[in-house]
Amino acid sequence: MGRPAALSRELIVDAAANLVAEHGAEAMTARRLGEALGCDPSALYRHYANMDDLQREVGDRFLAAVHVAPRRGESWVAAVRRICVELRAVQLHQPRLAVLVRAAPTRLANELRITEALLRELRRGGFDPAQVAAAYHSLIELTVGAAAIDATMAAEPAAARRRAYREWRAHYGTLDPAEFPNAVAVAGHLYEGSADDRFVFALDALLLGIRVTAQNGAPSVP
Amino acid sequence: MGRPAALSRELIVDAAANLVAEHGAEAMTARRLGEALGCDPSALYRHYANMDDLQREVGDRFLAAVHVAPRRGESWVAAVRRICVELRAVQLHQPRLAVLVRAAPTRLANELRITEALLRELRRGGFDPAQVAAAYHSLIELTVGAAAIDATMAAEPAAARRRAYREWRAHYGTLDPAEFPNAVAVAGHLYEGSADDRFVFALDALLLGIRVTAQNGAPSVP
DNA sequence: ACCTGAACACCGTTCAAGT
DNA sequence: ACCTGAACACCGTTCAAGT
Repeated sequence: MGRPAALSRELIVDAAANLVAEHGAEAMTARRLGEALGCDPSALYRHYANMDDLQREVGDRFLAAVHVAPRRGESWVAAVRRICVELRAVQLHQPRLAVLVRAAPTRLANELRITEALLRELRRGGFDPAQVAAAYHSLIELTVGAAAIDATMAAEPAAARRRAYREWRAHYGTLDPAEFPNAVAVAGHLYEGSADDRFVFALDALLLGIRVTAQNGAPSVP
Repeated sequence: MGRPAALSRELIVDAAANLVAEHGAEAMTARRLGEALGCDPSALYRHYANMDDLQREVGDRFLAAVHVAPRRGESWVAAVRRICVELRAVQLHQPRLAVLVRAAPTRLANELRITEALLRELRRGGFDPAQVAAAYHSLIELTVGAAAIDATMAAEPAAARRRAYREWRAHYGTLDPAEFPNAVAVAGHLYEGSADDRFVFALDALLLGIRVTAQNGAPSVP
């Protein structure tokens, strides 16, 4: 009691998650973590092979915020949609950690929980196993991928974001109409609304496409 | 002649692109670039505000490999599909640079060229301007986002990739069926085929969903 | 005007030495 | 068995000083 407890993976991941929550993911360095834990930075390597290893565990801990329990009366489409939107929200909050969750499935507790829930809802949709897997991969690619793109801007205050979108729109509008007639023509609609709106549009279109594909087979591209 | 030319943005971006092509994007550091150019690393800051600035230009240079010219008899859907597949291929080749292209539109030469071409094809598809913009954003989110997810594995040799996919599949299959019944049920189909196959499935589903949405309006989620 | 050199404030990781 | 301390091999960036 009062004496520093022996180091453990749990103590380390706790301290790391705190550091990330308070100072952002870029604060999660071996040196700062050693300071927070009152130990030498090199002591961490006795519990984790490297910082990436630790970052994966911290990343999975943040995924605990995604709720996957089925809701009464909720269609499978609505459930998939809701889970993807929540997953996106978590990734936008912790952009640097998200990088690691992306490279390969970590197969840690929360990631497995989310995977299982998405597969559960897709199976409820009546797809056969191969279709379920294909749909699952599509949804993850769009959801996690779009979060990767949007994370930088999401870290800015809302006013700065709107200003940036307005600037970009304006810029496309001032391009040479001889070289960029189509960009000039639709400039006023680029980066319209919020990044969340644009994601939900894409998600709904993808879900619709998945449903139609499952019913009619893959469309032939003329 | 023979004497070192004065430094310029062009000389720097040339040397940087060479460094990336030969030693990967992680080799593009101020110190290594200074060595390649025969100047002090700090001299770069007279031509670029910071390394991110330079990386954006190098990134755009790699996008030159994406062909956007319209092909005779090619439908707009086929053209969009082809451009997205080519864009993905470039991003998979230079994963580290892709990070920067993602944060915000660079609006550099090649990015503008690709944007213009995608908007051109979508307009050819008969969408109204707001639909064109929404479809464009969806396609970019999926294409660039999925490339972000897949880039790490794409850097591995094909045999290692297939081994990893097999391992992951096997792992999902050995989960506790009481806790993960759906993961166990579809395990054999997860990470089936190549990442490119999975991307094309998602891309086709998204394109289909976009077409149906434009015809029928957004689907209501029950 | 343009570049150099030194310095600042950091990184991840290894490994012999200590307790 | 577990941790420390020092070291290695790096980063991006700034700024006074040189030519």
